[in-house]
Amino acid sequence: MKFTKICAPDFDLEKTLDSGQVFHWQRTGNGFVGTIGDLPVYVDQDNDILRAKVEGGAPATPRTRCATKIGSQELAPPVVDLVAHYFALDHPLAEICDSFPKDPVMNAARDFCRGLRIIRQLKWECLATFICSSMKQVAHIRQISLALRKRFGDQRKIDNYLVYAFPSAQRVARASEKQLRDCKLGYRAKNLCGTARLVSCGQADLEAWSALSDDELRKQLCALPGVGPKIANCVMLFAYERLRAFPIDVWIERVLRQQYFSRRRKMTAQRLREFLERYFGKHGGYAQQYLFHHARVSSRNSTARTE
DNA sequence: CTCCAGGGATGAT
DNA sequence: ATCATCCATGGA
Repeated sequence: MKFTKICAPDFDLEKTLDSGQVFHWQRTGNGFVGTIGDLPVYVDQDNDILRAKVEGGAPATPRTRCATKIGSQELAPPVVDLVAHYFALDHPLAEICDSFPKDPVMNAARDFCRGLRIIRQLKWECLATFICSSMKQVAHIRQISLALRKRFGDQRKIDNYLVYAFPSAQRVARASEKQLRDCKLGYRAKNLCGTARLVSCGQADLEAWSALSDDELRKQLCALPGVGPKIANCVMLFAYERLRAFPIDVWIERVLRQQYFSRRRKMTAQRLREFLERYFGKHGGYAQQYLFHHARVSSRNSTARTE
């Protein structure tokens, strides 16, 4: 199979896939292998050109199998549309970055993260993965994601690599708590199973929630077991394209308190949220992701490590 | 060995 | 409304 070439200016594939927003892409020499929905994908980058291969995703595929969930059409979309949509190549990145506040901390993060995009993840996959993320390092979230995929997901092949689709809510709901704990979920197993049941029975209609306002969507997400404000904001940002949503984790809180409030003794969570909303504005989620990635990689480099 | 990680649920002030 | 504690697991 030959590559599909996609023009992708102002995009950094490696930064995007290694910034802690998505956890299942695996490096292979020059590029990455993973899945978009149920489809196995290889992708690499040469300057402004993205080269992609999608097994079973060619437009000429007869209409029997591998219909993707993107847009819920029966026919698989052309590779270029699938990949460009997933990586959000249509986001006006220059405009987004220009909307960030102009302070030294944000300037450094914006410069460091050039080309990093907030991708469009599938809703259930994103929600389930972030339920597994609480009090876990990125490396371990990757392990959990892979374990769940290998244990319950459909196996696919791309070149000579094996990749695994993320299991459906129905499949996870059928799993026992012990099976989930075997995937190293710990106390998160019960939350994942509980949410999977609500999604699979239709009581939580993730697709229909796209029509809700930010506040209503956050409220619905927070009603799910294992989902609080932080994970709800992650899902809103990474799967519902709510670019204003600003997840506050230990990294971001550290950055904010040290860089923006080093003077102030008392900064309640309530006042912090008000500040974020006003200061970072309508693309606050992008700003947050840039601050997060910059802080994390800086820390990684300062603790001199050899791979 | 200890410390900590893209937190949330619960119960006590 | 804010705060303390517990929840499993593995990388550093």
